[in-house]
Amino acid sequence: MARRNDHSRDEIREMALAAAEKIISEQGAKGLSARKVAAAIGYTVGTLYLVFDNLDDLILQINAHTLDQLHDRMLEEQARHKDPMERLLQLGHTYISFADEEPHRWELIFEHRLPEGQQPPGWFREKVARMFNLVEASLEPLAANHSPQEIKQAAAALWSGVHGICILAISRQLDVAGVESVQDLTHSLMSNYLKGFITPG
Amino acid sequence: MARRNDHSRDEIREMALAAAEKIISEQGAKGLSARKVAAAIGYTVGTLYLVFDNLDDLILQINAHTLDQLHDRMLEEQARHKDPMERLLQLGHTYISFADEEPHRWELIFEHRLPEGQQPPGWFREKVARMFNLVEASLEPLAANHSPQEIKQAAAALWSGVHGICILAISRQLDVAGVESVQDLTHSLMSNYLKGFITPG
DNA sequence: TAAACTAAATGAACATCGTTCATAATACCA
DNA sequence: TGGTATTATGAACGATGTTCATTTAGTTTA
Repeated sequence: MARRNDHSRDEIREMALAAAEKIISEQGAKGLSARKVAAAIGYTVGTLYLVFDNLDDLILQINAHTLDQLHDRMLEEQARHKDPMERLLQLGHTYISFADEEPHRWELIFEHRLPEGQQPPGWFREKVARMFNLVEASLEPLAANHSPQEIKQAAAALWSGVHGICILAISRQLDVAGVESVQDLTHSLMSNYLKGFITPG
Repeated sequence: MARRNDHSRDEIREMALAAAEKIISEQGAKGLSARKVAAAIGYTVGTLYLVFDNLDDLILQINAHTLDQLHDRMLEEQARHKDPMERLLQLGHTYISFADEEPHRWELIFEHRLPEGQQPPGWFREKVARMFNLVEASLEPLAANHSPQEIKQAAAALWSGVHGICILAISRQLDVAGVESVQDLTHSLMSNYLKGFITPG
């Protein structure tokens, strides 16, 4: 069987991405294989390589999609709050919630390593930057007395902090620290940092 | 060739761990394979399985060794400072420095995932807990007005934060945030959080 | 010393992996 | 209807983790 013309290249691409995301969600990165994805969409391995450069490329595109979803969700939640401080805290909670709901897909974004020396493409880095800018923009109205440079650093610190909580929570390493509520911990991190950052002196 | 008696089981174990650590340091987790380790110590694959349950077991023992080294280094640096605040900040910087010097081995500790449902053994979790306790103990003299529970949470927040900076720095994702000095960022995170945490009201 | 026993190390075997590409099969066009 | 262009295949390659019957050599016994 060849030359079926059942689906366009783009359709196959979408089907493969959807199937791969399902596998990742359910079994994690280790469960993914080219043959499994191919079987799930009713094609063979070779076909996948007509649509993706290789598995790294496939994973990069899954990650792009996940980043888009996370960003959309953050925007939605942002619209729900007017108070600047609440908006910022909400960003952290949304980040945590998303990671909690989709641990495998969220992990894949930061776990996946390209071959030695290879960098993620520009469009991918922009998606990460776009998310970071959301934090920066939310922080601005709270830190009128700080320089743009200081605000950038504070935003980076906040993002890093929340990110670290996510990682340790997912790998269940916060258990040993006696943490019972990840959301409480996130709130503590952000509010105390902001208190210290905003308070003069 | 069989029954050489060149080395004891323990010697083979140590040789294999050393060889595996070298591979990890140089090529990262992806570069590791049972056959490579075996070849490096002059034995064959089968022999490795007389000494380790499987590759997960090997990696777990590498991680244990890395955690020991990190803990030792933290203790050393702790002894260098008397001022409580300086001691705490030093812990963060040591954590970052170690991750910077041994990125692949440091990453492996938190990247490595056991098969679905399987937990790391107790002795491993204790090594993580021991490191966390160092943070908690250093924080205590600075937070006399807080409950033990609050101190525990603050220690978890600080550790998570520094950990997040490490991860994002290693995966070069802080570049998009315009961070030029990781150590400065760490200092900002810790000192501002502590300021907010300690300051009454 | 020779034979028997025991422990150590091997390496072929199996299933799976990512990736490639000559080949086959179909759709399209003249 | 015949020829051409495109699409999908699946066998093949080298590498992976893991197992285990077999071989080898040290140790003990007769």
